[in-house]
Amino acid sequence: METHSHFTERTVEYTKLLSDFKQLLKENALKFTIQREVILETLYNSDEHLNPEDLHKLIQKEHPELNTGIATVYRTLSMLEENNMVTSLSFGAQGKKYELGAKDHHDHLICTQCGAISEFVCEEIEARQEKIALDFDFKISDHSMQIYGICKTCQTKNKDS
Amino acid sequence: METHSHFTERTVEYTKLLSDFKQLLKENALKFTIQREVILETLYNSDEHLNPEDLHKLIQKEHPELNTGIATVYRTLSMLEENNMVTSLSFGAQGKKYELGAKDHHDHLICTQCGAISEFVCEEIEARQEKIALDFDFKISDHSMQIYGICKTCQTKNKDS
DNA sequence: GTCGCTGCAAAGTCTTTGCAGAGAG
DNA sequence: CTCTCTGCAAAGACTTTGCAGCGAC
Repeated sequence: METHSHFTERTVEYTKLLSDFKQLLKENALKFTIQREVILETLYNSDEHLNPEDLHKLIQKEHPELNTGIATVYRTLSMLEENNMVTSLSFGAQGKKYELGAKDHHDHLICTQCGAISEFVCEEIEARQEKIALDFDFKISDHSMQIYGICKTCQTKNKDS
Repeated sequence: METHSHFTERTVEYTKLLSDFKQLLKENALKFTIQREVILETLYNSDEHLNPEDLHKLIQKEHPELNTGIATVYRTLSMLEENNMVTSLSFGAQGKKYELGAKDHHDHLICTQCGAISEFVCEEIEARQEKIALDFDFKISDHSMQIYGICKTCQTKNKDS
């Protein structure tokens, strides 16, 4: 018999995230529901950048008993994005993808052939951005940077064919 | 009486762009049509980053006699993007916007309050990106960077109110 | 003349919304 | 209990596609 909650293992990091989430809900008079928790958890456990449809499929697969609707996924993602808990990326024809904002800041290398996304951090670029904003008297709240091109794997694949 | 073609003034830069475009069409056995020319010209003359709908409206306004269909705008933008003559950018909820790739590379400062977009160029950041791509064995085709925040004008406005 | 291009409207996608019942606080 | 949240299905927004006639070459 299941003696734990539906989640058996939680890292300290996830526990922190969850408590931030609950705090956020409380502040906005929103309710804590299993669907919302599962969406947060699934985003947390995924290394991928997920679009709403993939996220929904994943949730259906992992928690079929909840029969979570895609509308709830969209609604929750919007709510999380508004509250800066997730960030959306959109590029090319591939539509919008989401990632948890709680992770350290990083930028993205996006393969235009296979859609793979790699992450990188560059302090130098971050610093430069601060300086540019200063020059423009611009008060930064956020930024994103994407480098598009062909990833190593696809380059190899292209050579072979 | 109109003695010129439908366009009365052309910069050397535009003439070059147009001839590149014709070259591209020829190479791909595509036809040079007034609609395609007008789309290219409108993109060239616009300082804004246009989405397909805005671009279509602008064309309807400037060249109503052509009665250009939105489908043609979409088809031409896709064709231009495939051939790297235009680049599409997605800014948050604002959807996909297009700009001519022929212009010098630049990045964007976006005011989340008033929507204003400023452009900047930073050689240092460009150089860093090259280096990062090298580290990842990634073949860059393009990149985009956006800094989000509050512009000078809006900061002042906020203080006043 | 041929064959690609265009406008139109219909069909697809993706996302949002209205509603009635379920469920958190 | 109240009032939000949810799933469903319908509606909306945005983009693509099939087609018949038009037009570049």
